Amino acid sequence: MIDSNPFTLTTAISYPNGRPHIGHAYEAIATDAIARFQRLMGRDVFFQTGTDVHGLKMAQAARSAGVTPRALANEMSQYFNDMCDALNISYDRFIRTSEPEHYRASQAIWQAMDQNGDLYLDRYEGWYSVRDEAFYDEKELIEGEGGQKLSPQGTPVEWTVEESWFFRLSNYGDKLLELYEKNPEFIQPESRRNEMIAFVKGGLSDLSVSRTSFDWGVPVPGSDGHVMYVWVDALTNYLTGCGYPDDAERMARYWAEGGDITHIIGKDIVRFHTVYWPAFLMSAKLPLPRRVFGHGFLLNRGEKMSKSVGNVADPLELSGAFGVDQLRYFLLAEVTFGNDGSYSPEAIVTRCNAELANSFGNLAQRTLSFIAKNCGGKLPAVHGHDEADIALFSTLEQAVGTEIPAAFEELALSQAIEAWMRAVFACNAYIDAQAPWALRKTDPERMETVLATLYIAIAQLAVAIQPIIPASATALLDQMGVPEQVRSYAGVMEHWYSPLAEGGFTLAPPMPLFPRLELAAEAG
RNA sequence: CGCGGGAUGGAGCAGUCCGGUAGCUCGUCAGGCUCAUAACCUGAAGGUCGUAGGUUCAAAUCCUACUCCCGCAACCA
Repeated sequence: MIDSNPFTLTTAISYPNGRPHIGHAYEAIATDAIARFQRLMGRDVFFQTGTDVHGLKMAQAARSAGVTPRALANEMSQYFNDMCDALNISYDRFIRTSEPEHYRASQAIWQAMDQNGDLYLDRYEGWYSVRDEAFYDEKELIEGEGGQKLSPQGTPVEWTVEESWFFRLSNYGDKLLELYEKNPEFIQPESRRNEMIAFVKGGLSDLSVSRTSFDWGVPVPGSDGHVMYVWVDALTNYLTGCGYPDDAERMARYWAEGGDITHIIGKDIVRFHTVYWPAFLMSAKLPLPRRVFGHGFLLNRGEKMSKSVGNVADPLELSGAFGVDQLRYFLLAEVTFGNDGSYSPEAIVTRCNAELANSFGNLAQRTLSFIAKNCGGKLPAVHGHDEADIALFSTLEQAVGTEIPAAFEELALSQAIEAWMRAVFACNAYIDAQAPWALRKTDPERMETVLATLYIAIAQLAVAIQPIIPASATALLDQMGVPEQVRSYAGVMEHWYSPLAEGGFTLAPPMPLFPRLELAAEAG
């Protein structure tokens, strides 16, 4: 009964040492659109997001706040969970790496890597920066005032000797290059792929994968005092959600060899996901994801966001001011997925007004209100289509049947929206050319056919854009009485209109879908 | 020689891998329409695609050199 074509999709899990910002929202929204699209294609989607709560910084923050790390992690994670809910993110699971199940999965993959002979105990010594949580080579250090040694980032460092487990990453260089070679889509977009190939070709050192300097993390099995280096446990969250290691049935569905697994991440952590992660998985003899997509960053008016500059946008503030679907639409339409992009209140207002309110919203409004007024809300009958109708249907078929799904499939989200907009324009051109308001007096039957044609086209447009603006699209389809089972890319291209019209559906006078936005006097 | 990204009509971008009439949105101007959220439609103006060379019948697109801009402390996708 359920489609046996699983699709596993994840965002990166967020490190909740601050409130979520627009960048977190962007990743969640983009991934959500992909998840919704795949569901509409009939796929059995498992979509996971969550928080990565371990590590020194969380432990330190908890200490200074006088609470336990676990309590702080829960509190901070909730902000991220709330953000997802507020933005209509259709995650199937919101995971926190503090969950017992996740400890079990992390320890299991550790043991699997150990059994494969890839873990060994050694000493890690070097210049360590607590702030950066990183070791540096002597030659990387810079000299601060008074000859003090500083990290390349200008943070204090101290000579530290620490016992640590190491992962034999150095054994995986060739295997990784082979992986990239055989699976060009494994790292996307291509610019990231080239970077990673260059990085791996430069030679891989073994990776320190445990810490003894703090205890807020997953304990290393059989090695008292060691907790896993945060990336080992963080990356494993994807497996935890797929049932590793105990739920074989779930694993066979969502994390299988040759499975369709996609990680959506920020460009800053591509290395962890395309070098370390597949190496861990190979070592543990587990299947690999199909593709890892590193999206770009959002810039505030072209400037990097930073707390000190104070230009970090709160996603809930933006969605509150402009609307959840408006924010979703703007971000995905404005920014070519994979590139950096800018946002500003002006840009949100301009784009949403032009495309959602004026072009699409008004198209629906003028058509539906015309039917409500002139047909008494009864859906007009079709009296044979003429060439113009056929041409419009063909345009819709091209967009909804081909271009939009193809673009979504390859994660070209802004291209999907562009294709959608072209179809919207075609509908507005059609209604102007056909002028049903003139036909009303001269040829009522033709008017009915024109309105019916538009009704069908608008429903198709609404279905197609569901992944981007789910609430608005659903509201419109509800208003139009389009049956649930028709609301998929395939379904909406079928013949559902006549049955609906003949079934006596009555259209209520419509309300505008997207209010025109104004640049609020920006009270704050 | 630190690394990476970018430079395309007034603004923001796509196109650059796989050379072949320069495309989209916003803005501007001129028409049209009046069903509709002062929305919609049509048309126009506006670019020698950062600079200089090179390859080619042909380059925004390939090669070389150069110029300028942005990011690379933290927060952080």
